[in-house]
Amino acid sequence: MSTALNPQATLAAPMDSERFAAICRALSHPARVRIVDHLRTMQQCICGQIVEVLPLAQSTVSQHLKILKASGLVKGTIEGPRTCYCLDGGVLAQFKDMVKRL
Amino acid sequence: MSTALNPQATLAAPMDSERFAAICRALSHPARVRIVDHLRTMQQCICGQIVEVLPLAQSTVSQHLKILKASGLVKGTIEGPRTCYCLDGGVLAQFKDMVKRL
DNA sequence: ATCGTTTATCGTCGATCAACGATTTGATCT
DNA sequence: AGATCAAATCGTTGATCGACGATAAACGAT
Repeated sequence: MSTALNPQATLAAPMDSERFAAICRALSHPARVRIVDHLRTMQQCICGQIVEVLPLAQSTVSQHLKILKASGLVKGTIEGPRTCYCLDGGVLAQFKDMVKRL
Repeated sequence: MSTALNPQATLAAPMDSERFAAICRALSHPARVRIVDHLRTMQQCICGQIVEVLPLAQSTVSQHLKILKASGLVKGTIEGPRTCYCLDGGVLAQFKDMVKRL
């Protein structure tokens, strides 16, 4: 089997259903989708800005951010008293790639 | 609207986070991802064939199929005593499109 | 009409989720 | 040190999920 000749069937690692499902799970809540969307258009932002935009308590938003961070889609860097969140382009690209294969 | 000229920015409907999340939710379980994957490679198949492939009880697989059907990703047509399942290309395409925009 | 096959539904149970208010942690600024 | 602000964590509550066995429903075949 010439693996090189049939990119379609080969490299394409038999999609890790666990990982894919985990990312989908992170995106399985409207609030989290909106957060990702917001992060995409804003480039980056802090928790408080998201709280302003969503009809949810600060603690709830923080929870959602934690879930997104755990999935790898979002990463947060501490900046003084606040945390700056942004999308992880690499993980997002991975996800898009997996979806393409669906 | 020159949607063709600027696909990047397309106001293209401010992605319905509810709908997108709903589809992600359907894909948020490894078993369901595997079912979709199986359906993709098999083109179509019946519940029993999926049960053979997954380490789950028939009732559980049926439940997962019901969830996938509810999301629109999968459609099932009754064929005598059995039901033939297959992916809904349209919904799948919609989903891929939404992901592209992420 | 009864049997066998295939799928859907029911009922249950433990586990996880979503949301909130309250509290704690961490860092900056007086 | 003390005050202040942002963010994370805790603890609780009701709701939903995931899995299963058991049962029902639908259909074709004998």
